[in-house]
Amino acid sequence: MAYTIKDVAKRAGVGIATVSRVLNESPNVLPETRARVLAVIDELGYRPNHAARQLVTAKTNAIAIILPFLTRPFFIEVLRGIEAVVANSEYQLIIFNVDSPEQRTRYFNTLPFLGRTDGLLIVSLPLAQPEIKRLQAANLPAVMIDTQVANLPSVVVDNVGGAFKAVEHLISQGHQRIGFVSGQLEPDLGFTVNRDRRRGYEAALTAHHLPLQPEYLRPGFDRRDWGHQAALELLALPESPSAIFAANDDLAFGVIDALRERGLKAGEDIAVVGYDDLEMAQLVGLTTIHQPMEQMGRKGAEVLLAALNEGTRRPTLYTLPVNLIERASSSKLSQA
Amino acid sequence: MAYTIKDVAKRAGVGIATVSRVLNESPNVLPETRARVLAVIDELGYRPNHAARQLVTAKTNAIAIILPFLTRPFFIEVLRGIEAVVANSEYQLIIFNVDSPEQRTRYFNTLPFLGRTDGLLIVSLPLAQPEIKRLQAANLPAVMIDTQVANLPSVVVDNVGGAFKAVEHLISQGHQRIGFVSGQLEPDLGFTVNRDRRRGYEAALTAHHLPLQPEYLRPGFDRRDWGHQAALELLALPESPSAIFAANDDLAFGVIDALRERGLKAGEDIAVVGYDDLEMAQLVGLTTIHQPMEQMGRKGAEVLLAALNEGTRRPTLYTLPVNLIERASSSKLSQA
DNA sequence: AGATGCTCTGGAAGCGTTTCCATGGCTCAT
DNA sequence: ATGAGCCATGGAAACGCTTCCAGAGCATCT
Repeated sequence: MAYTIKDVAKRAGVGIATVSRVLNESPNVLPETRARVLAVIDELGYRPNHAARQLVTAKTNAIAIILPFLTRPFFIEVLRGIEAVVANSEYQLIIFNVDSPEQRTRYFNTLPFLGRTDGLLIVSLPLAQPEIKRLQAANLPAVMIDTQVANLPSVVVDNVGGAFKAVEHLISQGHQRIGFVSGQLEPDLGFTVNRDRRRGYEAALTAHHLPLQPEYLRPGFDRRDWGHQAALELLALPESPSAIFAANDDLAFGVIDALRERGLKAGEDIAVVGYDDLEMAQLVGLTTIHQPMEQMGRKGAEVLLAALNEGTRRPTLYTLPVNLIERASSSKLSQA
Repeated sequence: MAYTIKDVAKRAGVGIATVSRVLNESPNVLPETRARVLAVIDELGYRPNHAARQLVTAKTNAIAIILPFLTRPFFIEVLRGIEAVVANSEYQLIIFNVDSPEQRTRYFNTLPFLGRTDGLLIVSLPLAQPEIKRLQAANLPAVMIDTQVANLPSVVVDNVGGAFKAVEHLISQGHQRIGFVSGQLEPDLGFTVNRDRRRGYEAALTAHHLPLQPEYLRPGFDRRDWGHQAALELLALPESPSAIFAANDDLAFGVIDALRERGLKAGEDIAVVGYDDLEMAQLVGLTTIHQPMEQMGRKGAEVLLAALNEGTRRPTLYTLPVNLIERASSSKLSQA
């Protein structure tokens, strides 16, 4: 059996309350008493029992991260950012994976983390209002990462600004006719990426006094083959665009495929810019928008820790900037 | 304040011991009593307090996973496998990241997870004997994944067998002169992959009565540029190999680069087989050995859970099979 | 000198469970 | 009928800690 606070107290010739005070860095302990107690603690290799501490303080010293585990590197990067921050705190990190929508519903109905964590970090999962209510009723601070939810602090990425940068880059390369390929603008799950990125696209055109051409807009599906299809449609237009901005890299890959089919090369005949900066983007030489994934994790964790320590729990929205990675697919055209 | 077992007892008109018995599915409770208690639990939305339970049972119901967080998808896949198994148990998963060797040392010296977990899952980190001793002294069951450690159950992948498969595949394609490019055979950290894979390479040659040519062996470094360099050396031999087996995909990419430089194409002029099945391997069309990463996680978690539940703690070695993914880089040669 | 207030300390209560032990009612064999 | 044995149940102890409360020692002020 491991040593308890009583063993330490007896051996140090003090009361258990004093040992506890030393452990909790209470100021009212005589320096020599403190030293003696610390010496005994060290000598015995005593470690306070966690459960007992939790029981009386009603603090778990743990925070949970709930995320969908898609194959995407995105989540690992976010997770890494979170871990880096949490590792330097007194908290430990409990991980919950939510893969299916049913699982998600079950999780937020039963709240299995209740009483096991002091706070929640929810990644990429949009929450419905009743679910938020339940969290707040349980008095469980939560921070959203990569989704925005009213009433809760959220860390998101500037999708509008990113798209703006992408399109502005194309304009600076001399392009005037720029197509936009994206997924659904109003998808079931309430994700707003496609809409936001289109907003950025439009803002950039407007800022540079270029017309918005409805026939250049190709909302469809979040799948590579739609990128392919949409690109073919754009190419078939009487006045086809000289550049294409795809709302994500996967769509962009579809676009590049389609170009190749038509004997065109991205970056030489038509400029292409994507969004996400997947690993493959570098291989293919795709100009794209890189998201600060790790930083999102860090920021989210920091906000949660602040809320836990200082009790600050204002539902602030943190929007992180993104940056353009310039590669071959958007090099300057000879005949822009 | 949340309800306690006393509230439930009072409201159900029973003693707290009976409520506890219902909670813990003790057989000695009258069905109608049980039903009454359950009804009250449901009505109040009562949840047992974790800390109190832990305190008296001395069980944390948590297991920790300790892993280096390299950028490799490998760890995510392993993590996913672990999570899948643990999610279906009563345990929760605590995650500890160990990036640097110093961090590693610190972790295994201070054992910060002590008293916070019932068991440990250690991924890819070779442990020194004193560290193992300390774990066992703390009576903390541990399972190693992707490293083998004496005295502890270990889940590893069959590196010898995988290399055997890779080389046998090349032989079946008609190759007789097969080069082997690898990293250090005796690296500082004690990893044995390179040595094991070379063993498989030799075994396959011997099994098919092919000679072991010392000049075909190119141990060096675990870096892509070494693959490049080694391939050039092999090509410069008077009787250069018609196929190259690289001990990992990254080395194989270096090999392919070198071939291209010499105007040769992998799969047409020289066959190349890698090991790992990185995402890029598919893109490049590299024949390679795929490791069951998620399954390693699953198996490791299962072994640990079994040890926790049944007390079985024999230091068994579990070796998972690997399989060959055939792609263009090893298609049959016209003039083998 | 006595009252006052501060600092340091120890005892004990209490956190919410599980589990040991005792009790009372029953059944069953004698 | 009566004692033995079993089953369902409740009370109380115990888990190891934090913290309230009270007390002892001492300096300071009136």
